[in-house]
Amino acid sequence: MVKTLQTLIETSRRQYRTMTEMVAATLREAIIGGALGSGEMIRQDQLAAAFGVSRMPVREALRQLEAEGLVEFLPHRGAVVAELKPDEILEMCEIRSLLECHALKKAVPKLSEDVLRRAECVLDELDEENDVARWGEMNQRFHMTLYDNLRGTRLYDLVAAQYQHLDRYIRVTLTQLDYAGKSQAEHRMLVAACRAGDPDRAAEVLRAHLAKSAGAIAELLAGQQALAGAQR
Amino acid sequence: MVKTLQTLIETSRRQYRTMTEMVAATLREAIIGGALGSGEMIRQDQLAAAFGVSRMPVREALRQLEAEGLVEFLPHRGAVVAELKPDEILEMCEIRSLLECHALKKAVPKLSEDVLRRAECVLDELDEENDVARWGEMNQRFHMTLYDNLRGTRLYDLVAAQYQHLDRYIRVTLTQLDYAGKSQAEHRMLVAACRAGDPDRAAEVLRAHLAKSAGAIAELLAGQQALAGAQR
DNA sequence: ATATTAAATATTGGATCCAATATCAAGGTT
DNA sequence: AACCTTGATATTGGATCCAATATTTAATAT
Repeated sequence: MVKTLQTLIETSRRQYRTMTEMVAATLREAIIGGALGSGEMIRQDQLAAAFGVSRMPVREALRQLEAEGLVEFLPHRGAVVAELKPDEILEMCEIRSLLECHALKKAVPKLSEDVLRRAECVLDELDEENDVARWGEMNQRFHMTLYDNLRGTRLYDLVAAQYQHLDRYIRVTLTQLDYAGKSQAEHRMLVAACRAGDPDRAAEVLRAHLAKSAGAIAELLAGQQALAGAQR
Repeated sequence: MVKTLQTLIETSRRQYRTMTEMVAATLREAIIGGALGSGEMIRQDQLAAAFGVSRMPVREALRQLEAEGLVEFLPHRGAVVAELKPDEILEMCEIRSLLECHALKKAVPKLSEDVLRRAECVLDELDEENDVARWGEMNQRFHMTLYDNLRGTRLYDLVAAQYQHLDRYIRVTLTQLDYAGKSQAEHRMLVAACRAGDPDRAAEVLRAHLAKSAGAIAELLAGQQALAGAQR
């Protein structure tokens, strides 16, 4: 059947309709996933060679990531992966809490049993997951599942954006902190609160959960800073 | 003195260190200011000619604006100024309220008399201002002045970003609605509440103010939609 | 006459090329 | 010996050129 090949090409084309899109998506993943570390210099032609394209799609992609706050341009010097100061990380936790609690309050009344079960499914997978890199991704998927009703809204996108920015730090945190186990209990509680159907109570559980998570991150950052100070 | 020329060059260079930056800033202003209307097609070479540069800086700038959500790329067809649906506008009002109330609560305890006076100064200017286009800009400046302490934080940037997105719609609203006069009274109340130093009360005043503003916008949008429906 | 297909045109996406600038190094001068 | 200046090198910013694709128009067939 000719259609299969055609379909395959179409789908792979639709995935990334243009090189710029492809490069942007890949770089975004690379930065969030930690393949490109904070403050790391980005050499355009090097990346272009790696992707097998010219520097142009790379440049356009980098401009997008700049607007997203993931990279920073130093004119005539190059682009670097944006560095977040500890203060900013904690601030983002705060913003995240604000946005997500609001999102949850809006989502809870519309939550279907189907979505709740899907969220629990993710939690079950999380229980089995040992790879730290994947844990962050699935943690995000769990939380975003609860906001599934809001898909397509600005709020949903904003929450997702905050997640992406925080994720690479959360990931690092998780490698050092044994936070995964503890947070699972809170996740279960969160689902229970959602199922109960009380938006305010659910939001409160979420707030507590995120506060605890932020506290863990703060603790880790303080430790890192003390370490950095000692090295000087 | 050679320094003066040097300084002049430096400053004009620092303003826009690169063509891309210049084009991006100008286009951003153009879209927010309404010079480029919603849904309007953007022709790259046409813009390039207008700026007196090649298409390249334009392309890079457009990519940035795409990431900022101000324009949308249709592959191989071109870029259009992003269109906001009425739902999205109202949603952004909601998000704006959420973020700004939070910001205000954080800012109030740190508010100095100096900042308050500066805010009142802006209000005085607003009283005199009759040009609708400038009114939106100054309205923004008034509100942002109250968050001046937060300058440099993610929250501040986020609030500012929401403002920009909403501004072009607010501007349109103001031309039809006689909202300016009424909102000034609320602005004065807001400053008073801030001076009183009670974060929660100030936030409540702000919430009411923004809710009223959102209501006015909603009303206008409903009218427009009814009109559009009648034309069909 | 209308619909479908094919070709022409216009516009974007991507590659290559050139210019501007920043960094680094070396040499000279104080 | 240290600092400043000048030049060499590498890398980005910008321009031009070519290819890919979408739209539109015209022509042909039903």
